[in-house]
Amino acid sequence: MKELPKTYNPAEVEKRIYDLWMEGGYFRGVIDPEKEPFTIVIPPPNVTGQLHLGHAFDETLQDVLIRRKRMQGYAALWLPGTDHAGIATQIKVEEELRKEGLTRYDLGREKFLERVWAWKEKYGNRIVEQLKMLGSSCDWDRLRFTMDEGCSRAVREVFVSLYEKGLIYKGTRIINWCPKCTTALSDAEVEHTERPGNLWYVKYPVKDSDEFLVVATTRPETMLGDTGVAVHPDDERYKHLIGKTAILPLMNREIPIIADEYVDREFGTGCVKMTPCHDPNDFEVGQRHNLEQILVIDENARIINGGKYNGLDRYEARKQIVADLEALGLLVKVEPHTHNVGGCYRCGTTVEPVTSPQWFVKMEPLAKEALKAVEDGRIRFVPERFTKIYSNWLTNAHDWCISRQLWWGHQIPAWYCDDCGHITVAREDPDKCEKCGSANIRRDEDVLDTWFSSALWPFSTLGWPDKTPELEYFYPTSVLVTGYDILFFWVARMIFSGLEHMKEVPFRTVLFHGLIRDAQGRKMSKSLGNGVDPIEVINTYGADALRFNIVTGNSPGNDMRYYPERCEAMRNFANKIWNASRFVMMNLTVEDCALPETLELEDKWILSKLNSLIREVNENMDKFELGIAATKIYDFIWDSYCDWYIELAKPRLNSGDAAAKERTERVLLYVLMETLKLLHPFMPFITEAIYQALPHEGPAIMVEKYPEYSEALSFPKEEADFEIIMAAVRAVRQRRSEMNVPPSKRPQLFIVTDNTAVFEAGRAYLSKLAFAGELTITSDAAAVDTSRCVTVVTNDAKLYMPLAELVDIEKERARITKELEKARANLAGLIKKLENEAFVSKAPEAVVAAEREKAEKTRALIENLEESLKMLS
RNA sequence: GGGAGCAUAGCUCAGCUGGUUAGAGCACAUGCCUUACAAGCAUGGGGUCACAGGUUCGAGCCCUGUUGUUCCCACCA
Repeated sequence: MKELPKTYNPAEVEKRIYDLWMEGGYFRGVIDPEKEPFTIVIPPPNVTGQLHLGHAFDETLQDVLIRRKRMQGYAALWLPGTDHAGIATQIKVEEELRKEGLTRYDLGREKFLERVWAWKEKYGNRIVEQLKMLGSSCDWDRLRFTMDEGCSRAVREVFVSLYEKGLIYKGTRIINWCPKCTTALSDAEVEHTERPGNLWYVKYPVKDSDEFLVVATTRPETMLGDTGVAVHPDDERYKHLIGKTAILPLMNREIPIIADEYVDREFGTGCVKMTPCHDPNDFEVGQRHNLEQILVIDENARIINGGKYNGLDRYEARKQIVADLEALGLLVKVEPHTHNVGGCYRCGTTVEPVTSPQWFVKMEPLAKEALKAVEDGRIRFVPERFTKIYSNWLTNAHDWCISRQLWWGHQIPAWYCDDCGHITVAREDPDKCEKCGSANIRRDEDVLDTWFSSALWPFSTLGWPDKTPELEYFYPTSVLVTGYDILFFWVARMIFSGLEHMKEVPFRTVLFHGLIRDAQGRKMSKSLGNGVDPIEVINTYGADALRFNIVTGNSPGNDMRYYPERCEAMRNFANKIWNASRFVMMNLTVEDCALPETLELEDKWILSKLNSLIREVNENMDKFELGIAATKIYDFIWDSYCDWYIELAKPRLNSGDAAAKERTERVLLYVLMETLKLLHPFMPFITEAIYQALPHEGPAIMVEKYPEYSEALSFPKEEADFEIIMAAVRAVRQRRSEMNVPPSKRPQLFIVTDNTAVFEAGRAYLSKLAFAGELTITSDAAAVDTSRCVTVVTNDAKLYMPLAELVDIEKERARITKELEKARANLAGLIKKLENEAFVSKAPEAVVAAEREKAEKTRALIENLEESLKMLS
């Protein structure tokens, strides 16, 4: 027997246990034709990142799923990796450079990239080590990185093949530009926030006329790039001006007055200034009407092509332009106006819509397939409501801008010919133009959107574009677990990428979880300083407590708040298990986990409860209801096993009957062992630590067989019988508590019941748990002198305790009368229900039967109460 | 402008296909160091399931509307 410390110390256990798993090689996903594969690819955390609670959420759910499947005999593979996180990483390294007074341009591309790789080597492992502290059972031998050789090859292949199919093209379009990160962004990378602003009304004179057009604008500085004014074709106010020319103030440029249906007559003045280079709508209108394009804001958000305003920052220019217009008497009025402003999702800087030559993925054909896969159920979203959000987004998605003006990332495999202008896109680096053969070619400087490589993650990590055995066996993956916040960024793009390149969905099910917020419900963020470091939580409460906290107390897809108190409660739960196990070990003489041949009533009760638990947990987990499953295990361990079964075991262990003691040990051990296995996916460390200290056959609990429901261990009759004893115990305790009788006082207990057999079977427990002295069980009420007794009544028995000094007969009578009234009212309700023809004929049989049984029990209770009342008088 | 989520005990949340008297943790009250655990045990108090209608034998759950709240999407300048 091993001596365990009195409280569970996770810090001491976790490292040792994780090493044990690693040494055993249990995390390895091994191809086995005899087994069914179960695959999860990790949502790759940023290499530069540190573990936060969001990751902890993600990884815990995945670990729970994969550990259970592994135990169930699947060839389980959880494939880990990290993401190069283009902008985020580049910003970090640039910040570091800035401290040295340098910019990336000082270093040049090559040196800068060396620097980023060095950074990656230094910090990239940190997050991996943190994942291990959580207990993640990833196959670390297969650790991947979105910029490793294989993934890069996949990216190259995808780019070239999409280009060849015409699904990638280069074009000059309006894109979102971040002036701080100096790169283009995709639509998904822009976060819109509503901000107060103004609507400025500006007079544009009509050429050769005294008339004016008044335009309304939220961004006056863009007028420098105006190349037209648009009105609605049917707008009577302006019909006569269509085709004429306006004079653009400040720039004194002649611009056409055009008619386009896009204009809303109700908004503003019904006249819209057209800035094709800095507004997506104007761009489109401009294309229809062949308007000139003048770029007036540069990559740093300074004015160009704007005369005297050149070089000014966009907001400074706005101020001056408004002032100048006012001075010229061209500013009609200013109205407050709230509108949506787009910000860069990395740095928050207000993005500038600008026309720019960029690379795009043509979305329509890809989106069509991706929509179908979810609509026809080849991919299932949990919870289902995300299906709608997904469909909505994909249906309206514009082409995906994939080029980024960064250095850290996959450089675009396109070469421009200086001689003929042809673009060569190739799998191998070319040395000449594929069209004219000129050697005067330059590679595109830009890199791809980070999400372009993550989109390939489910197959690039398995070896694609090679036809590897891994790809063959483990693809499609089984479940993808991720936060709903990256549905568009990642999930949708993986789906269309998988369908396009693998001709098969990347995963069968997507399990979405919510965000973890702080105790006030706010998003955790650096600027608020309200972030919680999971590593600190692990150090304080243990990884198992954190995991259990995360899995319980929330439902799929919903956000949850983080409370240290909850972790504490879960730490207490771990301690409870620890101590229950200590108790079992202290009494243990047997060396295997086999059940005894003879089972007592209470043994059958706990085994039957366990069996139901196993069935329910498996059902819940199959439906991804992890929180419900975990809560049920919690309740079973704490209530059924600890508070009842262990207490019941004590008298048997101490009875002096060696055979009885051994039988008890066996049931204690068996139930504990099965429960630990059930719990293992949720609390891997403590369950493994205890397993290793108990008699066991396998090398580790993590490779034990996950419990399954067994008909042979279902004892509904005994379960119900034992509940009768429990009800009696509870009733006695309740009465004693009401009367403040200390546990040391052990009065006689008389039990009058028709069910003497059951009570006889529970004799020992009634004494112990109901603090009874001498115990008399009889079916003959007359045999008991109840005159000076406290009365306790249950459905199945009347119990009497001679506590004369505490008894006030009048009070007793009043109390029982009250109980009686309550029971009668109850019964009346039930009878009414049962006499309702509609209920009896329409409700399911089982429900009606349950109501009947309940009525029977209430009748019995009433009878018992009435008899007790009679005996008191 | 469109869409979604949430509203249940003092607090944070569960409540799976509608079926007893709606649960848990924390907090609270009372009594216990009962030889696994005071990070514990026993017992208890505490809920108009946001509001108003409807469907149903039966509604916290389904439908309609209202209010409050959070979020997502969207090119009205």
